[in-house]
Amino acid sequence: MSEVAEAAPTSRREQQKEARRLALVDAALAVFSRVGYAAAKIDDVAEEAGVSKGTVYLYFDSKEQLFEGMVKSKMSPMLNNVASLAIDPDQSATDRLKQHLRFFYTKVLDTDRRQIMRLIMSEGPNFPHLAEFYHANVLSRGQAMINAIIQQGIETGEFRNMAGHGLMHNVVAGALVAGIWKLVFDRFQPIDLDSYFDTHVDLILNGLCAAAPRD
Amino acid sequence: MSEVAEAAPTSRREQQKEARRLALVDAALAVFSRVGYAAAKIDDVAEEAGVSKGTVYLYFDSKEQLFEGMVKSKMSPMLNNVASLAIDPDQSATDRLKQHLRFFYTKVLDTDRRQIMRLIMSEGPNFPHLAEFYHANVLSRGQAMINAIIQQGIETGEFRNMAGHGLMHNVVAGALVAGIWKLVFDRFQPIDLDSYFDTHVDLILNGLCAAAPRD
DNA sequence: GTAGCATAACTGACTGGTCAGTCATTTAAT
DNA sequence: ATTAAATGACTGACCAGTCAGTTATGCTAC
Repeated sequence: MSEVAEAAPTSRREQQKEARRLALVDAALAVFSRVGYAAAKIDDVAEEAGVSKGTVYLYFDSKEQLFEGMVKSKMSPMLNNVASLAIDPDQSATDRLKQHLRFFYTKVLDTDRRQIMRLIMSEGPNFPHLAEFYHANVLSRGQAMINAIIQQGIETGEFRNMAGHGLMHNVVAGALVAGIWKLVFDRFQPIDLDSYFDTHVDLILNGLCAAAPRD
Repeated sequence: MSEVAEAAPTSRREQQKEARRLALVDAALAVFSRVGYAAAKIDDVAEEAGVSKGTVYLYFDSKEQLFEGMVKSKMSPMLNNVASLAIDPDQSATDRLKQHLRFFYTKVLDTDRRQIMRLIMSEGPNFPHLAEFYHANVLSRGQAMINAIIQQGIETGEFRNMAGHGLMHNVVAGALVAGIWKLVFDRFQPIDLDSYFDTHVDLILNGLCAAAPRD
């Protein structure tokens, strides 16, 4: 009845279980990315992970929980990385913004994680749980960081004071579009992320910057 | 043997056929938008259009062709509208850019058509035909127009000469993100398209404009 | 008009294949 | 020897696509 045993918290068995869980998560990402949630077959996930279908159900209760569990597993390392960016408070807002955007390009857009981004966009409306979770844990944090940088820039005089709605969205929009483009249209018209990044930063920083006499 | 008859090109019958085809296309958009391609049931499309399942197959050979036909049908009025924008060549590049972006916000983002945009992003990788068609017929035209405006702006001295890769994508990115946001996260954090549009235009025009002394 | 006929449009029960989820049995670890 | 992990054949629900049968439309002759 009582949960006495398990003196060793990381026995060989538990290590293997964890490894298998990760393998399943990787396989799930691969399969769901390839064909989307509805068309993905549990058998395919199992095969990709090198196990049988029954095993999948030892680790996840249902297809839906496999999907949600996969997204959450794949998100958590990103969250830790993001947190590590908040150091070094005495650099300019300009540099901090550049740094954050570069982080996003290299750690999300140029990785498997951009698939997560697309899956959230594709399947989000059918998985309100997940969309909400993603919004609460990823987007709102990212927004807070970008908004803080913009605020800092306004206070230091680097940026002009744009009170408007949706500024933060517009600042990062170029990056999201790059990610989507890579996944959907790159085969017809490829883009180079590095130089795209330069354009993005140039355009946005110039757009934000104070003392730009227009007209 | 010969195809002599059909003197009246728009008989009552043909009109009704066309009306039914449109009803099916509307129903298909509604159902595919709601649940995505794979999870959509032909029976649901039929019910939404007020016909039986068999009838759907009198108008479209397969689910896939229904989907592609729907996307193409829904795109064509937009293409005509876009073409109508190319008039009035002696306004400033700034005004033309504003006008084009406003067009996109009001005629695409704030309409059913944004669903098409999302479906292309979600299902595009599984329908290479469709993604290519969309790229060739919608995106490349849109790009050409925006690029022409930017070029004009550079020549007139309104905009600085940003040679970088992906400038056009970055200019319109804010609008795409607004559309995606509305469809996926608006319920958790709503955005107001009008003031979002103002911010977008302000940021981008300032970013493009010449004589902005940064650093 | 309208009766009769030909053809087009539509219907929905049915089929065959697919796949999420189960569980009795087998295999591996301790 | 005992317990945990893994298997894969099986089931039941679901659904794209079919087709024999039904209904509506238009046409011709009267």
